[in-house]
Amino acid sequence: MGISEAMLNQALSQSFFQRDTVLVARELLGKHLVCRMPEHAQPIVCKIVETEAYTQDDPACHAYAGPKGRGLTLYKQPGLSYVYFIYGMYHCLNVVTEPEGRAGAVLFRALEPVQLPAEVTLNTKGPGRLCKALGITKAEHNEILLTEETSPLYLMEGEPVADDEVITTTRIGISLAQDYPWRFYIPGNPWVSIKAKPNVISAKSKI
DNA sequence: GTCGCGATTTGCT
DNA sequence: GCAAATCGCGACA
Repeated sequence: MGISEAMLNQALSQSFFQRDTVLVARELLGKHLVCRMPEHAQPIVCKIVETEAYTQDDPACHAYAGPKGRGLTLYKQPGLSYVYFIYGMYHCLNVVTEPEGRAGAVLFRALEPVQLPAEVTLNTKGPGRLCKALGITKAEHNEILLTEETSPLYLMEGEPVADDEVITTTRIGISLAQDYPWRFYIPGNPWVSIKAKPNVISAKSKI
């Protein structure tokens, strides 16, 4: 089962992102990320299997200090990408949420490749690895609209994920606001990053 | 399997 | 100057 052209031409609208950040993070699970890479004729399609939410009032959020510096991007229009460079070697991909003027973002932590060119393999398990695999950089992919099919990177509908099929835990790799239950993932999916032992807040799924 | 550590740049103090 | 929304590797169990 491939991804049809009709599906590829239906990017998620700005209104999807112009909502509560935690809700958007949860609802992005199962959605598809489309990536047009210069070296491949066919677009690469990946399913989102793990996300984290970051909000304006969240000490761990880059926008916590206010609309200045790199956090300024998070106050801009919903649906915009936010790519930052970390640990001297990795990029992380986010999408801006909430109405313009209020900050919020969802970090993409893991993807499952669902449509790849032949003989291509990607390691999209982890926020740094997925950016490396898809060639996402701050220079080329920061502050681009993920709501436009013409973008090198955009979001579209995917496979619905029921509320009771989602695991909620604390976030990975941060020292501030460690107790916020704002990480979401699809249980049992082999592409979910494991690392550390997050505090599982809810796991209604029948594994 | 888990644990600890170092790499290497950016941006804010 | 230093901590960071990470990862790969080697040691050990």
